[in-house]
Amino acid sequence: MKLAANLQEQVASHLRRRILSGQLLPGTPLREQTLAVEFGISRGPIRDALLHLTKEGLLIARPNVGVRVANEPSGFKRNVIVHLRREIEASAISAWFETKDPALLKQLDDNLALYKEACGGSDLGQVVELDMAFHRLLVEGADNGSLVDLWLPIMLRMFLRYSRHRDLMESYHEHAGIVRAMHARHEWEALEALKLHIV
Amino acid sequence: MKLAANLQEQVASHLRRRILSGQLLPGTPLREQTLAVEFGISRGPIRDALLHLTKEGLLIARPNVGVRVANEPSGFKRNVIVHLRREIEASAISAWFETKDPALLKQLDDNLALYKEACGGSDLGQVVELDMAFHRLLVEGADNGSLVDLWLPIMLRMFLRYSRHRDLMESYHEHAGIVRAMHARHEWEALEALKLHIV
DNA sequence: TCGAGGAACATTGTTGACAATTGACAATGC
DNA sequence: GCATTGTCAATTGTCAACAATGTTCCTCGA
Repeated sequence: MKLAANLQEQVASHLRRRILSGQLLPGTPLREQTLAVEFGISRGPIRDALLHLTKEGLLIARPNVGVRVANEPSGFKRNVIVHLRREIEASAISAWFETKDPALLKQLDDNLALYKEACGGSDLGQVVELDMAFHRLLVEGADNGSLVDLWLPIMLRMFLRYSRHRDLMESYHEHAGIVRAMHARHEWEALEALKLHIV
Repeated sequence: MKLAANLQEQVASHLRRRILSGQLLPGTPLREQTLAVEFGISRGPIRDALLHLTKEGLLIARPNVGVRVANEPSGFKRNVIVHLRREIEASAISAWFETKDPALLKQLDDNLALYKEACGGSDLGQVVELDMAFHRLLVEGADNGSLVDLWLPIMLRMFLRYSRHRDLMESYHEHAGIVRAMHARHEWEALEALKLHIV
């Protein structure tokens, strides 16, 4: 996985995974002191991590009261999010077709293999992780990865309802379809597959 | 202005204004200890504020090294940002045309008056503040303001180059054009004016 | 001259203690 | 009975000291 040097990142990664995999349901409050004991560290890095996740949209904070896991976005908001993700990821794919760097294809192929396996298994956290990694690879490929920080909070908000509304194997085939179109150098087909995949 | 109860927010607001108004140029490093002395408080709230602004895209952080004011987005990234802002704000305006709540028009009119005045003056910080407030009103009007947290970081990244590339009075007239179309209940015209305004 | 090592410094990361705020509930007055 | 006020526990906000890390610059040897 990722080896974060500082505690703040470790805590944030851990909590992020627990939220996205559905282990922490919307509305669940997170107490700084409780988490500090749980992780065996002080409240400082916990605070930083919670602030991090709040800005990513996974938590909502009320001053002097605390944070809790954010609710799924409303239908209206989710619809906007879908369009934003499409815009970002489509731009990234179009940018890739300018260079057609084979390194990215290699990474996507590797991810696909792992993803297929994970979708068959039972570790939902792993599935989420790989799904996210797939799209992250796409976004990172464009313009030196400058879009990632823009894309991540949008992506995360959408994944708040990941666990409960997904046919995993179908999702895998959609990923595979995108990569196939990229291999075949069919830009329009790749963009169309992406658009149909993000809903 | 806004009266934040906690120091963290006060510091964040203050620094945000200084960055957006161009007093703090891209690349400028911000030291926790220096700011703590400057504000007369300890490093704790400063840390929180810097983390805040980092997640908003105004600062970039390197672990164990510190933060500095972010650079303007690349041409490629800026183009994506433009499309994202259009998507969000257009959605918000379309949502308003479902209800046509006159309260929003009143607020926009008030903002326009202040904005016109500020564009004539010399306080660039004030101009930025009011320009941002205008668009924030639009976004807040839709779906109980659920889009604001999505919109803000996108907006802020775009405003990193605000000070150096704007004809203020023209900007005012564009705002006025949008509001005029809303008063006249011409949705298409409002959306078109918005699209032309966000570039 | 140039690069490797390393000491000194500046800066961020972490910690535990204390202060301020909140929300719930009991006591009070009408 | 009902609103108001006081009190208390839980929680976040703030602080100052200490630890760990990164940077700078100097020395030393080839």
